[in-house]
Amino acid sequence: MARPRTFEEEQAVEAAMRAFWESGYEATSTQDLCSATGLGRSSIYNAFASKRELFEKALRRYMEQRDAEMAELLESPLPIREKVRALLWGVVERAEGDPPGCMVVNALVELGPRDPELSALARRHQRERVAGLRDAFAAACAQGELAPDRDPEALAQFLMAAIGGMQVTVRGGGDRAALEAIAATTLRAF
Amino acid sequence: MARPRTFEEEQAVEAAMRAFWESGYEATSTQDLCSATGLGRSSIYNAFASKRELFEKALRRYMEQRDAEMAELLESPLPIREKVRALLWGVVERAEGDPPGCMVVNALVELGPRDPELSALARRHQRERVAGLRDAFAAACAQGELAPDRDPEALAQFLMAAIGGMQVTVRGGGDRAALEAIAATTLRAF
DNA sequence: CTCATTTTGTACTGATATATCCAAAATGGA
DNA sequence: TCCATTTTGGATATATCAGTACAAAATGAG
Repeated sequence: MARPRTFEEEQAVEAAMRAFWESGYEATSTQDLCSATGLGRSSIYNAFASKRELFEKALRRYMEQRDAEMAELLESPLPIREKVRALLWGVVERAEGDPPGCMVVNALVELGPRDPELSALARRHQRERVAGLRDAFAAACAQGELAPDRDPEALAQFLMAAIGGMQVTVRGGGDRAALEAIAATTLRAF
Repeated sequence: MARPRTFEEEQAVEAAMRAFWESGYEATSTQDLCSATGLGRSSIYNAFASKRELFEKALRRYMEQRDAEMAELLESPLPIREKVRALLWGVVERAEGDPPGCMVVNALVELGPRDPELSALARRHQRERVAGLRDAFAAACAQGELAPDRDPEALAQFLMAAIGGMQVTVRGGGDRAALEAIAATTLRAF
């Protein structure tokens, strides 16, 4: 029928995701994307409409991966405090090979004031994470794992902010001791 | 002796600071800097060696302003908890006219992995802020305003992370209610 | 007034940005 | 085998990037 593709779109998006995650939107050139994916310009522009659309696909992929991780954790039978601990320690002990920081945080910071569409996408993701945490905290309150006077929504927003702050520290090359201290102090709130 | 300048360097750095604060390093073009400062390219390049050096001066100016604000607050006779509250509420009720977020957080996120010198500058500033807070918390422990078993350094790092996370939320256009919830929950740790 | 010196505006340079054009290559179906 | 169709590589288009060259303008000293 037609000439077949020599690459998997998923792999290309994964490679682009890591490039954008590492360097941000502006500082990642289309040439960088060619190098990262191993594809030629034509193949990239044939598969994706533009750099911006590829970034959006990459960001969505990143968010899906993080969502899957968090869903698995929250569905586990661990006590709520252990779930919170696991989230915080996931930032302290980041997977090696991963770029520093969080791509959603990076996108919010870089594109917040100048790309309403992409920043709305990132913001929506953050809100969904807050909602997931809120439900977990509400359940924990009901089961007596958390004091019933705690506000689950506020706790969820607080935890997301603390994790975001830790991701900024990671991005800036902060040392592990500082991250551990932040994680431990945050955990005290639960 | 020679033709005099028609502008104040301080004002130019202030204007450049706000442009970089709003849009970041990469996304602020030299043309943007001309528009923001009201100067021509020659004047800018005559007064500053390069875009990067101007950014550094702008970042230093930003940090000095924030340092002055925090020093004034920490030197005040307020109870420690009120000092913490003021810091948190300064993020919730940001000065109108200011770009969203914190320029130091923005710089750490954008330049962390790819400009070691500038990110070291920003990181050093964060550490100095942590040190100032740590001393204030240590004094508060000694005076009985905080339980003596609290670790002042950890509390300081925790507060900086929480504020950093709030700045990310602000940058992404987060709503005020969320910020208030984060601030209130963070304050509970003190 | 004249000169040395610095600032300023305009035009420009070379590099690089994103994106496209177009023809050759590669496939399955007729 | 030949054709319709899609992918691919290389060249190219167009705009913008940071930074510079240069001469006119503006000053105080002599």
